[in-house]
Amino acid sequence: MARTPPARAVTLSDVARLAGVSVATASKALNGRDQVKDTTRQRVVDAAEQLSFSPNPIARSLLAGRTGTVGLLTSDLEGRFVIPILMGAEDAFGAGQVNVFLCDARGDTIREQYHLKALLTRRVDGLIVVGRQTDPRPSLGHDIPVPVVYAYAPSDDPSDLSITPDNVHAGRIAVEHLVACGRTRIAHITGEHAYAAARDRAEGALAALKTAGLELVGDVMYSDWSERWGRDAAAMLLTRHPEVDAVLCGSDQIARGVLDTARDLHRTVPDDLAVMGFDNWEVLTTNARPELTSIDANLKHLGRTAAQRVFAALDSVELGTGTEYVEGRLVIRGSTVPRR
Amino acid sequence: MARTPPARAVTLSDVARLAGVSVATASKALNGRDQVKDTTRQRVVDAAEQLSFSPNPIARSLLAGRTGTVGLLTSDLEGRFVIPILMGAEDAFGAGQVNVFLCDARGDTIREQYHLKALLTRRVDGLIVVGRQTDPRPSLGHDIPVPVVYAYAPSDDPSDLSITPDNVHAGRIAVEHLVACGRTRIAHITGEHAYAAARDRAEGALAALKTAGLELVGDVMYSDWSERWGRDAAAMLLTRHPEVDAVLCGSDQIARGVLDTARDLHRTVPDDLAVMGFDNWEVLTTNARPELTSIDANLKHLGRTAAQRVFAALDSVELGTGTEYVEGRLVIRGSTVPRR
DNA sequence: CTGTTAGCGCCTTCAC
DNA sequence: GTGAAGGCGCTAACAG
Repeated sequence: MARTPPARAVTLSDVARLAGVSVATASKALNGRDQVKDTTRQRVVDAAEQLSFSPNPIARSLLAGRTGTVGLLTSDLEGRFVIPILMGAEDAFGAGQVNVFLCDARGDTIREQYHLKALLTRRVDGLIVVGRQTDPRPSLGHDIPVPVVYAYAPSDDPSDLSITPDNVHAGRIAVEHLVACGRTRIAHITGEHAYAAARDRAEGALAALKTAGLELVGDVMYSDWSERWGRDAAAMLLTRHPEVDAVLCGSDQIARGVLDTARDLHRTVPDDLAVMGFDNWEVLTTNARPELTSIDANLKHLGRTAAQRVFAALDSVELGTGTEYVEGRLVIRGSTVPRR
Repeated sequence: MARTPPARAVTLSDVARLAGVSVATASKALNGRDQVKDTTRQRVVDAAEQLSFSPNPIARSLLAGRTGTVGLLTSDLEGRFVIPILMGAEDAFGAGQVNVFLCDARGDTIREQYHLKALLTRRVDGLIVVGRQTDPRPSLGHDIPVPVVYAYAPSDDPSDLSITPDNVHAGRIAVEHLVACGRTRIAHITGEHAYAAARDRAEGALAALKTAGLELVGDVMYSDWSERWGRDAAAMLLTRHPEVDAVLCGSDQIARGVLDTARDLHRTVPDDLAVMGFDNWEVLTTNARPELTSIDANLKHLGRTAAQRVFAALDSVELGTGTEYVEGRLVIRGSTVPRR
């Protein structure tokens, strides 16, 4: 806090002058090149310290052709799935001296192209494309001169690298948990059939039921991802199939709706009826009555993984291809297991 | 899709060569300098088109000292207030050829300093600092060589420029709405007293009540921002003050809790009891029974405004000082006005 | 009007 | 070991 920094940014030649050497020597000294006498190096380092010099990355990248930046191209910042992924990625890159350009295409292909072009013009070293659904999305193609990783929404081109949640696995461990709790008459209320997430979770759930020698009560009930649908569907279900002892819900929102209806119909949760959701959206799960068991998709981890793949590819490690699946984890709360 | 782009990025000299002119002339032609013959300019433009040339912003900013980037320094990406602000800012900048570096300090001062330094090293042209509460936060100080705007959380230094929601106004229009609905026995259940947002909204609410010649039923009930508190507080309130005909809640979450308890106690909303919240968090408001009236803080607009201030300051317009307040707007739904 | 020269800040040969 | 020179891609100032 002693001195106010100079208006003009301090450059390498300022350091060199103060240390009484040439810029070339100063550069070598600061970059750890081993053709410089130790005492000289120390003089340069001290000078740099004193002027609180930090090399201009602009100049550096002009020469190196690398910018130390990556683009994060999201299709949608509204959705709650993108944010944790973004956090994970930002976190992973931040540790590695890489900074992240954020671009939000707001679900618009035109805007996506526009941002893509802007990012490439800025010479980002890599790209993460984050979608809002787990359904495959159009590939950006292969004439992009930097590594690209697709997160959450996989690319429809298998020669791209994509990282996406393993929803089949998620559905399976959900049912396994309910079965482990002693439930045998399990129903499934979920979101839009148009979403791969809904279909995949249902697939996993049905597979786990089969393994356990059980059958789903009624059909999988698809509609939308809302509390409202949860309420309505539960009313239908509990009227037609009062024997149900567990409802697996396609999202925490749906589960909240089911809990409301269960309460209206005087079914006690979890003793009489177990309820669980997906996504582990804490605002919804921890404030529910009782608190809601859910499957967390580990999205932060997904974002971090995507970042690491890009990061590795920067050091010319070959970027893989195909789709990598991230498994979710079970978070048990009072809606499936009685709490004391 | 005819030709694959060259591995090496095309440079201005490629264009110049193709057009048969010098780089300098090519530069002038493409930048609209008026010392170029029209036919020459056309030749250059055509050549650029043909090679799909886009100038290297790295080189350009090395020369200009401006990078066309700004830093978005958030204290927290978890919170639901930061995201809309971020969207607004990204949107406003995107239109102006400016790209945004996203840095998340995750509530940690050390990390904030680290990111700040990284952003300045990258020579961002401006900075937006987004906080997670409306309480004043420590200023980053004045030895930052670029314009800084504080969004949501204002700076504690009045000579900085801050943009923050007008929560007093929000509290006022909320009560005015309830009064306009014919309510006279209004209570207020809100979040932590430690939050300026809670105190400011209460202040505005009390002022509006006074103007209307009314008094609050009971005291302002402060605790935390959760549904759970909404449920518990409503139970207390409706037992001790059954005459209450409206509950103003400090957040949509609290309001959801109040709605639940009202239902448990067989109070009909809105006929018997009006309920409203703040924040207009759509997942909560539009799925409530009935849908929840709320005050929207216009955070996207806040973000956009912050971006515009920075943007203006880039063109050497003097950055203002002090705190600018953004007013919220009333969003009426079925929890205060009967729907037919 | 157009081309030559110089330089933004840095790093890497290549002489000395 | 060290320094001088050249160049990354671009633009501004000057000559022609």
